[in-house]
Formats: sequence, structure tokens, C-alpha cells
Amino acid sequence: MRLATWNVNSVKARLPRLLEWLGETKPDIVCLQETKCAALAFPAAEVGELGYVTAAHGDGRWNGVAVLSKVGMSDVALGFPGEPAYEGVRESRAVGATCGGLRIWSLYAPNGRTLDSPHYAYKLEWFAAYRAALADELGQPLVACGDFNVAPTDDDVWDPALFAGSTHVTPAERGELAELRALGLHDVVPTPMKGPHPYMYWDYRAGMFHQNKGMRIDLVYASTDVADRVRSAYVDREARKGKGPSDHAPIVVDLI
DNA sequence: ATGTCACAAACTTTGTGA
Repeated sequence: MRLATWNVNSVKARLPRLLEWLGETKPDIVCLQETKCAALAFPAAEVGELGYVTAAHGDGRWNGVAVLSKVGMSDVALGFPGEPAYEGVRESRAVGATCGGLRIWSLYAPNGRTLDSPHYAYKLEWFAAYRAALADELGQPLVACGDFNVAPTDDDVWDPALFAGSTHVTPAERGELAELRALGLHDVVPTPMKGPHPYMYWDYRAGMFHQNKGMRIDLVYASTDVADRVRSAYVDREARKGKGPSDHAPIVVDLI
């Protein structure tokens, strides 16, 4: 069983690359984030030709998440109970589905913007609400993965000093990850394709990818039974190269 | 590091978000 998660930064803009990558990598289950696509506009027919069924949750211009599966799909959940709204709008940041005997969540956590922004408070509330909702789903093989917009440790950013006073690295944000792990979830850390750090996000600007100034903010959190089945996990940095990439690379996890 | 990219409306340029 091969599982993947990828923040594609617009599924429409990335569609040729996504289809090529799916054909080469052949994951059984794929979690996508930042599809930036209304649910009805998702290219389900195109991925369908490769054998995937789709669960898409989308607003249109911003956010948007999806699960693709070749191994069946049931119990699709668009968002989760108690999911908070931002400025009155419940955004498309979580989609759940049961595929191939696994409970899967594709997550796109709020960015937070700045520490004094209402978006930061919303980010922390969103994590707490997700954790509460997930408590009802424990006891089955489960994977919660996607763009968490939090670097778990200082080793997960290229220069921790630059992040002083910024989002993504605060004790409060890292505390939310710790609370998720306290539910019995395990951080499946992928192997980097190059260099010592399993970064999968590099800003488009300033040659950050070339200099490997990246971050590990996309995470795979797996229940114990699933974590015990992990044979390998890697960051596919090849997918970040070339013309028209996302600013994130995919993570690929192989389960026994 | 603030050097790019994607989107949509104000639509051949700008504002927003990341």
C-alpha cells in the first residue's frame, strides 16, 4: 500500500504535473492540499482515468483539500464536527475518507500569518477542534496527513533564528502537534532525497530550493498500527524541480 | 529570504494570500 500527501498549490495549475507524477509514482491513496478549486470543478475525470476515485472539498479560490483512492472509498467527511470558521466562513481545510481499510484525513491547517493576527488564534483553535473531533475516530487504522503549517522542531527549518517571532515554530503551535501525538499518533518522518533535512517546502523566491533553505511543515501522523506497517517514507524532491512546480514536494509512504 | 507564484476582479494591473 502506497500513500502520498502533496500540497499542490492549485490542482488546475498543477494538473499536467500531477497526472504525470501519479502515473509514475502510482500511489494507492493520495491526499492533496491547496487545490484552490471548488469541489465540482475538481478534475475528477482526469484522475479517474488513472484509476482514482475522488473526495474533494473546495471553496474555489483559496484552500481546498482532496483524497484520491484506488483502493475504495467510503464514509467521506467534508470538514469535521466543531470545525471553527474564520471571519464567518468555514473554510475547506479537512476531508476524511476510509480507503483500503485506513481512515484517511487530508489536512490544510491555517497559516496563522503573524502572531498578532486573528488568523493565528484561529489556527490554534482549528487544531484543538480537530483533535477533539479525531478523538471519536481513534481505535482504527488512521492517517492524518497534509500541510500542518507547523515545523515540529528547530531542525525542521533552515535557520531557526530567522523565525523568532514568527508563526510555524511557536511553542503553542508545536504544543498542538504534541497534543495530536498524545492521542497515539506517530510522526512518520520521511527520508530526504538530498541533504540531511527532510524538507518538503521551499519558498519560490530567492533561490530557496536551490539553496535547500526549506521547511518540514507537511506531516504524516499515523496511528500505532499503521506506523508499525511503515516500510519506507521519502520526500520526492524531484517533483519540486523543473518548470511549473508546486512550492511543496510530495511525501510518499509505503506500508506493508 | 522578502528575489515567485496563483487567483480573481478592479481585468493587460493590482491586491491578497502563501
